[in-house]
Amino acid sequence: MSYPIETVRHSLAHVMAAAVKKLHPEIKFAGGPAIENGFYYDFDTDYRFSEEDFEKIEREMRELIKSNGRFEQRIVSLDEAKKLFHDQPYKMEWLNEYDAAGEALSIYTFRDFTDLCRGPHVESSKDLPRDGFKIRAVAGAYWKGDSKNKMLQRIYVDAFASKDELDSFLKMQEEAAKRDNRKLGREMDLFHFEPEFAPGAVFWHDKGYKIYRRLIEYMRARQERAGYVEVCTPGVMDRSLWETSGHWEKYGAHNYSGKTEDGRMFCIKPMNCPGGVLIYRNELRSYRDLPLRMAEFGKVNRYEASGSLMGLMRVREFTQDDAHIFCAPEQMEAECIDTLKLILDIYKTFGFTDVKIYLSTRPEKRIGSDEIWDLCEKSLANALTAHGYAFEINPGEGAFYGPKLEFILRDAIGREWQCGTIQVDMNLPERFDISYIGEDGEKHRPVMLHRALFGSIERFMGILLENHAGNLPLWLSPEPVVVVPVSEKYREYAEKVVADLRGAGVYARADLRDEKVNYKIRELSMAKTPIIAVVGEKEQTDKSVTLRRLGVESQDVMPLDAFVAQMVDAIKMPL
RNA sequence: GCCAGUUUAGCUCAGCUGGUAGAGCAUCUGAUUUGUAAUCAGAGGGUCGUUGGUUCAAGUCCGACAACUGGCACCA
Repeated sequence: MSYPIETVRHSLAHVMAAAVKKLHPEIKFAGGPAIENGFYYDFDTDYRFSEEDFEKIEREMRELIKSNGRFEQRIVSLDEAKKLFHDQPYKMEWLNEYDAAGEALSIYTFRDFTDLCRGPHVESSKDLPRDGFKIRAVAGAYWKGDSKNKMLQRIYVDAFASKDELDSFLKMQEEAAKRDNRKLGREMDLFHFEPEFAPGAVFWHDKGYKIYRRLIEYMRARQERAGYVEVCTPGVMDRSLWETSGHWEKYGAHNYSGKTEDGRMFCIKPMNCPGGVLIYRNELRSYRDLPLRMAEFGKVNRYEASGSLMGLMRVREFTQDDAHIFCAPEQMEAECIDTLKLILDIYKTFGFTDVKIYLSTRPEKRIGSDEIWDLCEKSLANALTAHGYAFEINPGEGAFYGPKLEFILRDAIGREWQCGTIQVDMNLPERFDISYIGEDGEKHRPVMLHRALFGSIERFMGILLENHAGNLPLWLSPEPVVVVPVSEKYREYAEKVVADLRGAGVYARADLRDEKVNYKIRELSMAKTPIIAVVGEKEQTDKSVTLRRLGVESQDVMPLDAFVAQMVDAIKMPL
């Protein structure tokens, strides 16, 4: 009998729990669901699991599977359940909750291990693969996901229906690790980090910064076409600004701030919004000005928790492709839809078609009335459904000042990262008391939308690099062409080729080092150079170039003029 | 921030049970003038993350701190 893979994974989680119980009888069990690519189980014990335990646990699991144990379900009364789990505090907490919610208490027994569990499970462990799983890691995880609770030990396991599937998964993960943004950053000479001097901050090298600027240039062009204006606001402002905005209270500890000689408290901006609001507020606005779409490529600094930093994906200093849309309430939904379309269209030009969308709704700690939350959440949901976009609700994950849409992209190994976002803000307009004069001559409060498409240039570039394995499209490539003369006799011609390209606005350079062509080809290929133009006697005489494109073994010969013209076209932004 | 692991040359990594550091690539110098994924030879380069401790002796053992990696929490 074959079962859905989730059932297999979940059953394996019970097998692991049984195995761990055998090895550590005193252990307390929390819970162990199936997840993407496998499962985990959370345990609580003074014993510290480490990699050395993995093999032991796996061996024990195989033994248990071999024994063809059955998974027996029973529905029990609260009293019986309490008796069963009296020495299992985490299970006790669950069963009280289930009972309070009026749920039947279902238990499953496999060998010596009885778990409070809804199932479903396989019938017998003979339905489980003996070699389709492998323990991946042990990690800390808070009980019920709350950092106020005790940290448990979570054992992650990759699990598939067969060894072949597991092996191909592991192989894929291994391949994906080669596309890690940190690795590519080094290999392609794009950026580096200085953990000693600036943990979580990027040092952009020439080539990396070329990509970075290109991304901004592209976004700027798209925004101008979409009716945005662009502003630039100060990076350091008086702390009172953040107190007014309400961010100091909530995020004060994550800000960089300091006192100046005159005793004022300044703060390095952690977000751009108040700056934009001050520009809005600088003059009397009319309903005719709305919607006012105000973009800013703002560099922000946030003191992120040390454990959250991760290559380009999570940094402490980054540039947002931020914008604030000031609009009348009745314009809000249309603005959301336009922004949504813009985001997805731009993602498509970067090759991202599989974009997950979350609608994050009101959190517990929030400001604003429930009526306004209703309205804002509804407009976002309407914008999505009216245009047929699938999305998931992320309950309670909204910002304290309003609900938000999150646009999620995945990195090389499948982790999800929020990139784009659209957020409705009912806080700042109020706090900064901004208004516009309506048709009726009266003051009205505008609605403010925050939106970012890339989110952070840093993170977006990380995702982009990983998804393309460093092989960027020509228009984004920092060095689309490198010219390689076959010997020093052809340096002059190589430099002419470079001059022609640069003259036409195509960045190129010549590799004039005293090395063999083979050597240069290898090195340039590893640095992901898209096009290598080799020139020698023949090319010099014919005024041509011989081209080798990344990942393509065959070469083609082209007149230099035609090549330059082709490149001019190839590096154009896909607007 | 929390849990676990890691930290040796610019990069990738070796260094067994403690006896004062190695390789390949890169760099520099010389030779070579190269036709599509590594030309040959030589040289230089490390207070072994920082800091305490144990020891006659610490890269190696113990502690603290920092950074990084994988998770958890957080993510305006």
